[in-house]
Amino acid sequence: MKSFNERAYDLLREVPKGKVTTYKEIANALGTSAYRAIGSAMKKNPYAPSVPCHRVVSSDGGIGGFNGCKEGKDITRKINMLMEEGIEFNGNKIKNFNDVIYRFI
DNA sequence: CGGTTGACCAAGT
DNA sequence: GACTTGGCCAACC
Repeated sequence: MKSFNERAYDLLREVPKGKVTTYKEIANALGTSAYRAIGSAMKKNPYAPSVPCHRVVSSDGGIGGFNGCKEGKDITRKINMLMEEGIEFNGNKIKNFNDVIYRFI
């Protein structure tokens, strides 16, 4: 039986490049509502490059947290990475959020 | 087992 | 648009 966070990582690996998901969607896909626990799991994220934690955003299309995966505390880095994947940003929020969101089919 | 914390969410002010 | 409040659930002490 995998831990809650490992299941979150597993789902996150499913997210294709150029797509993003929300903490809420992940929690919902796991059959729970622990949005916050997802964030905590991402923060721990031992599978750093394998699990694209930068592809997880807030339900508002905003960036949410992201400390830069133990690098710096600059959300612009996360935005920059997502832009490289083809995601359009409008300031600190995703422009075409509804087109890049991935709902764990 | 109770209390605190958290990369959250939704609604109200 | 920014801040506050209440609520949700898992992890940690």
